[in-house]
Amino acid sequence: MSQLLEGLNPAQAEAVRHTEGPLLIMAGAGSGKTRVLTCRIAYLLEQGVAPSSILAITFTNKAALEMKERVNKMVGDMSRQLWLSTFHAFCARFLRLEIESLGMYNRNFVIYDAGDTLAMIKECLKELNLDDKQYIPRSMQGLISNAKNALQDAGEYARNADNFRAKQEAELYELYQKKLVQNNALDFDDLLLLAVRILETKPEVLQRYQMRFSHILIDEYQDTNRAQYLLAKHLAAHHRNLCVVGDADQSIYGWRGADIRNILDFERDYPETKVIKLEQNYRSTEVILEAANAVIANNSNRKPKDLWTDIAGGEPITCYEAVDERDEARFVAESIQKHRKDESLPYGDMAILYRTNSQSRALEEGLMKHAIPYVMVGNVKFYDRKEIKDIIAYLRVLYNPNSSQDLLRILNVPKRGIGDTTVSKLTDYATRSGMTLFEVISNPDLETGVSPRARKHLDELAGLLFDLMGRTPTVCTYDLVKAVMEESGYVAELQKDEKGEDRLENLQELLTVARDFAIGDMEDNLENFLTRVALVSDVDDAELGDGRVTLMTLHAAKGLEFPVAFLTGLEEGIFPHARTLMNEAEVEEERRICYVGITRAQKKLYVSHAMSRNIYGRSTQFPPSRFLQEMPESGLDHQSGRARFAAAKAALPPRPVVPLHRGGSLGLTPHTQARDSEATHEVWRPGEKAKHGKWGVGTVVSVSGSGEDQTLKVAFEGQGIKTLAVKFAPISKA
DNA sequence: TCCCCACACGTTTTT
DNA sequence: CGTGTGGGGA
Repeated sequence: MSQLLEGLNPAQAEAVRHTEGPLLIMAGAGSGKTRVLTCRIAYLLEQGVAPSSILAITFTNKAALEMKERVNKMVGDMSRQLWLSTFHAFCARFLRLEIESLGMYNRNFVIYDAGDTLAMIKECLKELNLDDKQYIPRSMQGLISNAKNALQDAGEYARNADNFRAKQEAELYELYQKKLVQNNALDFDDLLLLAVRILETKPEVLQRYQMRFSHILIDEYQDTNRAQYLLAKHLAAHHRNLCVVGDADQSIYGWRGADIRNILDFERDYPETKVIKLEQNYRSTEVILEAANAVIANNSNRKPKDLWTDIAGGEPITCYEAVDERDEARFVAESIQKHRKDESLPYGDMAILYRTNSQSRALEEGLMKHAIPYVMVGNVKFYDRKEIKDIIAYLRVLYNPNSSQDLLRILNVPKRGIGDTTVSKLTDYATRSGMTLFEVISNPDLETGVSPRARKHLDELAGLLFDLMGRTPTVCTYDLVKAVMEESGYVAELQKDEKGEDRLENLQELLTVARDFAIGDMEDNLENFLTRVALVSDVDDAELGDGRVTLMTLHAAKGLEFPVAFLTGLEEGIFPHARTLMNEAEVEEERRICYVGITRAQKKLYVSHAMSRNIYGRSTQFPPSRFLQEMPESGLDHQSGRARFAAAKAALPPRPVVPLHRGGSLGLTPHTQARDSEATHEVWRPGEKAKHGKWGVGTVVSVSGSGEDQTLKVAFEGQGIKTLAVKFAPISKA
């Protein structure tokens, strides 16, 4: 009898032992899912399955890494031969080996991220003379992404286009795709789409992989889209040992093409499926679980499931009615301090969750006022920073000179006298001749019409690139990245600029990433580095906990747990979000997001709503969220900020409430007020010190406007001059 | 090439 | 209110 099964509950043990045939594990929040998956992999290995025959897919790199580590602890180095990665990383690996069978790409393709492809879409719109007001680039990006996730190529999109607009969109899609191919580049969706296409059109490839992977595991199955669904289906078709794990109640990425039916209909796809439900929750108290169960029970399109726990009772859920978002933030901050003082709870054990990023501002200010250390996850992305993208662009050109998109980006970065005129001459020539941009710039004899001066600069650039390319196969990634930064003149340019400090630091950080990469289990070469950089987000290596309170959106919180969690902004129009209120299916997804939020809390949950909230500079009233009403009253402890507000208000002279003419565009017509609750404005003079909630103390440089509309220009040390409206900005005299 | 202003817009985003 | 963008001017 395997030791692996010790300590597992009967359902978990069964899920581990059931190794043959399709298996659906319906794993509720906190039911020990990761443990089951890792034990299952270890068990398979123990049963003699070769590690290279096991394919395990997760949705995040973080989950993949965690699972790798845990399996490694159980079985040792054998784990290194497992195919354990995200869908996208698996596809990238697969495509490096198999993409040339399509005859359209070579194996050294590069992967473009959302920013890269958005830029490309804008170019396409220009070339097609399409108005970017009517064909909004972001929407077009979403449209193409959705089409790809549904496995629709440009041709099929065109065939389905039955109106003018759809035909224009089809043309855009076609041009966009053409450009990707020319650049020998794939977008995220292509990784999945092309992998599926190869499996569907190359029987010999399909057979090889079908035979190879005898056991396939897929985590977070509720979030798979059509392409991912097909990928799993094709790969598993021979052995049929497909084990999927998921929780339909935690499906919150419907808007990204995730199809909840993939999990709901699994038994129909595989009639011999064994279904195992993991319903015992090891994370939260009974009070918290009852609230979660009660809320999710309001969704009609779901299979009934009830999480239970043997952690009876627990702290009641505190429901706070805040006056406004600042009051809410103050309440959260004070509660955090209380936990810290009374129970010596570390800051890292507490998290503040919200529906939309814009809510974070007030919360941050509240934390700062109380000197509470915090981390915000997923706001500014490391790999989205200009300087990082620039260096990556260099690296991608070295790896794949066909990537004109990248070459274009670095042509004059750092500035080297290659202006717009030169660039358009070069691209025109490339288009006319059918040559790649790289071929054009690296061939001085072509009649491109660029000035001799520019030509000289181009020769230097081409020389640099050839030189670096020559070294690429022999140097380690760290040295290559460093060489790019320095020899391109990039670092020198930043050093000249006194505002270049932060950027230089970020480049240093990129070097650290390159150095750490060499230590990892992938071979240290440019190909692997670029693939990794393209597919890894910085949420993955964000140090959570670590003595700081965590602030994040509910989406980012999925899969995490905290002893104490604050669920903020529970208002109709915020959460559920106003944009979903017209559509019952979308409200159900909001409810699942709420379910995810509630189940993050282990010991104590706070929920809060604000009676009034400043949105887009206007005070707006939203009623409490329906989700609050759906929580059982018996588990709630109500508190309110009204009393405090009334006391503050009594000190001020009364004034009438003046409704605005302009109605709400937010779906439920919130009532807006013209006046802020604090109408007494201080008189500011240049030279005075001002204290700001976010930027600290600064000096007033200039004052303009009068009364309510007075604005200040304030210089904050190290942060530049900010323009602030006295009426709204969180400032006071210091 | 940069800077300033007017104007529009404003969910979530594992890869 | 904030941010991003595009036009116009220096």
